Amino acid sequence: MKSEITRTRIRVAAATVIERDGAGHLTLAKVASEAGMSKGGLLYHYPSKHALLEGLLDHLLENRSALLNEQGSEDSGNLASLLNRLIDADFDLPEDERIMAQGLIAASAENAELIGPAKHHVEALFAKLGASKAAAAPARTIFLASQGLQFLELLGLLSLNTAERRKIRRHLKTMAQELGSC
Amino acid sequence: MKSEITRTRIRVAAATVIERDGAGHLTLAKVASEAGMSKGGLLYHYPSKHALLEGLLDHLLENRSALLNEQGSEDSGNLASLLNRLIDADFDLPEDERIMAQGLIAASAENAELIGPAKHHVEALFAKLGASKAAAAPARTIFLASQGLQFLELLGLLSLNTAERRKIRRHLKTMAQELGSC
DNA sequence: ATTACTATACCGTCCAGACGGTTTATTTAT
DNA sequence: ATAAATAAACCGTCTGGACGGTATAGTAAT
Repeated sequence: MKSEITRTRIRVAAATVIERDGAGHLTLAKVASEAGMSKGGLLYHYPSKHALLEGLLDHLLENRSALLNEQGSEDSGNLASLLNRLIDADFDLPEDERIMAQGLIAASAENAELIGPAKHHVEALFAKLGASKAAAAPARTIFLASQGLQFLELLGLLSLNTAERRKIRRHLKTMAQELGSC
Repeated sequence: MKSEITRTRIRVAAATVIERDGAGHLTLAKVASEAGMSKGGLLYHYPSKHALLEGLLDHLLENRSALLNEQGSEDSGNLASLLNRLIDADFDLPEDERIMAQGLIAASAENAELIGPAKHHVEALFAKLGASKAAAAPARTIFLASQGLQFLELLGLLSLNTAERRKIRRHLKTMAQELGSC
């Protein structure tokens, strides 16, 4: 029953290696060492590198899907509330998960088909945001901006201080609110 | 003087390999073969893999910077026109360059310091968009949305048909215009 | 004579995965 | 309660292959 704890440790270790050394330098030996474990032990839990990356992405997607489907039951069909949850999900990502998002890059570098599930998730989301014809473009824009910031930060192309970050977050939330009221 | 033509051929070949096999499977042998050239010939032009990636990014950045600094001389200080050019640069990227943008992923996977120049470019741009305090957040949002779409497409997380793509582009341009008039 | 290559062979390193063992719970039998 | 059996968790080593980079010798055009 200790397995899931250990697997989490392994995923965090993998993310740490990716962040430190780059997605192209992710090796099982490094992950094992970072997790304080032998390579054999690592392979016991994730029988291949492919499986490890799959595990990383599954975990990421699970968390995100959970955040989206958690409905306060009242306003769950509401577009504004969906956008709100999306923005929060992006901006409030805990440090561990944020680092782990680098797994996306690693997965994309390693094997394009690994991101299939994530693609499905994104496209479903995008479709949902386009459901209301009038609000489609602005809703999608808000989503894209939020994602854009995450990607720029992820790739190390932009680093903002908390104040600037908050300003953008506020603005996105305001836009979402205004959308709901029209 | 044939060198630059050949180097372009090599860069396109590298981008093709990245798109086909993933950034993590970019090897010098594959690039040479894709470019219809021997490995020795490739290394004659780019003496290392690092240099090749550097060349890819340099080329990308060069094009982007050119697009941004081309001022119609009249309205070049204008925020709306800057955003317009940014959006056009993102959406009108020719197929070659679009594929080549995958080099960003490869570079990030290979060596984080490779993206230093790109980071500088993005941050300078971001600062410029924040110059006018009142319009900072909306201007940055437009930029982020445009970038967000490019990244989602780049990673294969989203594929839009031209109509949907155009709708978003229109909306971003409208937002930029409205910004200019207030 | 220099530039721009081709072709081939080679070296050192790195790495994924396989394998065989060992220790640590957990369960079952007595 | 205790011993035996079993399964889960983990260790360390080995191997085969891939890859980056170097070296060498030669060709062709300018």
